[in-house]
Amino acid sequence: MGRRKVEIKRIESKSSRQVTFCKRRNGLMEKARQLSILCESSVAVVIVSATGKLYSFSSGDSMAKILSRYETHHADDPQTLDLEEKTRNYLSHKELLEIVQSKLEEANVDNISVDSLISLEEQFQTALSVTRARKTELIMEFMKTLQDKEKRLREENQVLASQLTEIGKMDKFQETEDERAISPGNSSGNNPPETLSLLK
Amino acid sequence: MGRRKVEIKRIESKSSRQVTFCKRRNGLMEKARQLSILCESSVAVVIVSATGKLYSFSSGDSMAKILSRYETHHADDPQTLDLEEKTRNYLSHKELLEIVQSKLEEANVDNISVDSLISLEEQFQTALSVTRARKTELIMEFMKTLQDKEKRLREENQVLASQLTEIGKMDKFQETEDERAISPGNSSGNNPPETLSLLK
DNA sequence: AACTATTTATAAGA
DNA sequence: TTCTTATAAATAGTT
Repeated sequence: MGRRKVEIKRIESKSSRQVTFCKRRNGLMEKARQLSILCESSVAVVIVSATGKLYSFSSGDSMAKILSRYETHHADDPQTLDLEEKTRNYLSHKELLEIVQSKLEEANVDNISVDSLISLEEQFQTALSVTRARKTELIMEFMKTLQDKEKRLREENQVLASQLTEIGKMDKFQETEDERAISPGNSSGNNPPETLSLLK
Repeated sequence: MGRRKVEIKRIESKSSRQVTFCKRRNGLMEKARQLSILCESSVAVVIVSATGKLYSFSSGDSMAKILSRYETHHADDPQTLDLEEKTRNYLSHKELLEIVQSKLEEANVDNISVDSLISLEEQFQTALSVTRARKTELIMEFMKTLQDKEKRLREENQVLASQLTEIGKMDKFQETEDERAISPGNSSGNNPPETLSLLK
């Protein structure tokens, strides 16, 4: 809808890409507003420009409400998993995401058969299951590592504590006057150090 | 852009509101797709119909990535609030289970309509999502606890080790002949005990 | 779900 | 950027 028809593909000229971005961004948000009002629905739009600038619009309900609604429906692990971990996965799965994206675009074509959609649904279901299983596996592995570490640290602590206790007994036996100078810390005589609360 | 101009206000007729919703919803998503491609940006659209049905579209990056980007920028309290809201739902677990049970029995009746099954499916989907989110939440909480414990044990170990080192120095200074008898363990002279590998 | 008269969005030019 | 305008695209009402 302009002086001439444009193909839907990346606009090469940087300046006209910028201009078009601004115009169409406003257009999209106006359309979102109209849809929301005409059909009493809630609409959220989030746009990230090529340079990373963020634009958003919501109508009907608040942005937060709409997005939380989205995330509740699609909730896997909404926010909790390490953001870093997520990012790492995205990088290594970039190819996978591209495949999924193309599948989704395929699925948006109108005259696709129900049979292919069923097959597509099954494929996604499988992919989802595999991903979820792998996620659980990794989490359990990590927890095991943490618990092992904890065990080793406790044992190590045990050894250190008993060594200190031995020394305490010795000191008592020798009755040296300067025994208080041994440790500037909170170790007192032959009592176990107070820092060992976790060993109980 | 139709036979005549329409004011932007709620369409009264239910049926034409429904038709317009469908047409404009598709229009909006197509516009979003075009903007994304033409200007190499990322666009996310989430629409909630008056009846609560959810429609979403994303292009460029994944929906999750775009939304997480949005939430990072709006770090105020993006998801913290509705998490509490969700938690309130967890309390009535017993009731929920009873409802699920009765729903399942209901679903086994043969001549149930497709519409009710769709609704039932959505309800289960929501229940599943909420449950999964809660699971993840608890796991992450537990991991955090483990990591805190690990940190405290390390610190404790650090203190014990330094105490032993102090004693080691003392022994050397005093030059007592029975210094080897102080500790039956593997502590040797003023070197830190070998069990402290985890501290490195 | 199509059709088509109109309105609306916008590409290019100023 | 902003405005103008010719034209493409979206869609309201109709069938």
